[in-house]
Amino acid sequence: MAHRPRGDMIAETRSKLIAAARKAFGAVGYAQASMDDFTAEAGLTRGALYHHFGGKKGLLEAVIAQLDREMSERLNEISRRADNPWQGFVDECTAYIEMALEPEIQRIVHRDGPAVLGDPFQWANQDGCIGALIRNLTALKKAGFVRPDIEPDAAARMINGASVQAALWIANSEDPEAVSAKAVAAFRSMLEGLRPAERVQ
Amino acid sequence: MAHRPRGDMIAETRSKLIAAARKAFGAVGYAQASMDDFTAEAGLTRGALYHHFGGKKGLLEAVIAQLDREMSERLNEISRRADNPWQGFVDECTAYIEMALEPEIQRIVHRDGPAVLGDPFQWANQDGCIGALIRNLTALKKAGFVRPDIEPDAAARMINGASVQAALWIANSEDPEAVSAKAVAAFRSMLEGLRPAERVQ
DNA sequence: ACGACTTACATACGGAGCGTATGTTGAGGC
DNA sequence: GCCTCAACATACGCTCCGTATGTAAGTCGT
Repeated sequence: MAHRPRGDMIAETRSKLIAAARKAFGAVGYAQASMDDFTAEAGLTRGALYHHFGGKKGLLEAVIAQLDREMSERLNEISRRADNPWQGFVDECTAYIEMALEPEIQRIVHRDGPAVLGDPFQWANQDGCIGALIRNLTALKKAGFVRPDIEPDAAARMINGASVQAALWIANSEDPEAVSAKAVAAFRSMLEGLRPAERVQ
Repeated sequence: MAHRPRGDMIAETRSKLIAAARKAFGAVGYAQASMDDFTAEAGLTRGALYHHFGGKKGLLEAVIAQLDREMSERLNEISRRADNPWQGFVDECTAYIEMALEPEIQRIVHRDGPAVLGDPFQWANQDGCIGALIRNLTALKKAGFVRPDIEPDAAARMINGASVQAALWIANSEDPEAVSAKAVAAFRSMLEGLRPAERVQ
């Protein structure tokens, strides 16, 4: 094995640990994931983990940050495609629900994350999903697509909570297709509550 | 110590364990609560816990069931006081948010509960808070206070998710009073999305 | 009323997982 | 070419959990 520059080796070690933890956390959950096991799977030991991330919680934060970045990119791509700002926002929220159906995201970001780290709005990267959500709502409000008495950060919280619940529901149902339709319909109805009453389209 | 009937002794043991666990779970969280510690605090050992509840998760279920019953009673009392059905519903939802500010409820019911047991709509007692929420929405829909295309169970999910997020936000803010006002306002706006468009009052 | 059976716990034991303290090896500055 | 420090690995002790086993008290049939 050729010896490459040191920075590269470190980055590789970190990413290997994050990848192994992400897999384990997503598969069996944070509490059930053994540090000895998934570090060994990455060809390392717990020593490396404690050195780079300070502990299990620190690694969880890193895993969530990675997932959050990936989600943000995907959501940006979706809203970029829309022609109408409001429609783009609705599309983005719908996609957010759909992403929360993926086991890794649901379990790590929406279930174990809040349980272990607390309120997502406190620890989530502000240029991640939640920050983008707030910025979108701010822009929509300025453009008149959202009622002027709505606070973007408050609305972002409601939307986040409702989205996660919708995803949980779909994921645990026996008929995901049918439930998904019902959930998204209800979700869109709630979003309508944010719009000005007189707006037509 | 007078020997009382066996059933009474058992009920007392169970309630002592539930009370001790509730205190510990609420104070330090489910994962950090040591079974040895809080059973000892109840004057018992882990043997009793395993006998009656099958394990730590079983005891958590029992604690949540107790909290859920208490919450349901308080909510029923509130909606009973309202004169307008829709207003009663809004009051109930607002009270639900306020209750979620209490550390025991927030931590045990809304944070550790879902993380350990999964989707609340799967395990929560159907004559508890969630069941009552669905029944209320069904009645409101039948009475025309809610748009006919809204599914009560779907709406209940959205409301539950948004409420928990609102409470999380308030609880973690530096200025709970101000944030509470913003959160409740946003929450009510979202509820408005459930109402028929032409309804005036 | 008295023995057999069962229930309601306590005790004992083994194992897994975690955090820290302590090595060890290799890279990079001077 | 040595010295230092970063990047890990190893070793140890502790806490916690689940189960297997023990025991005393209650309950029931006769």
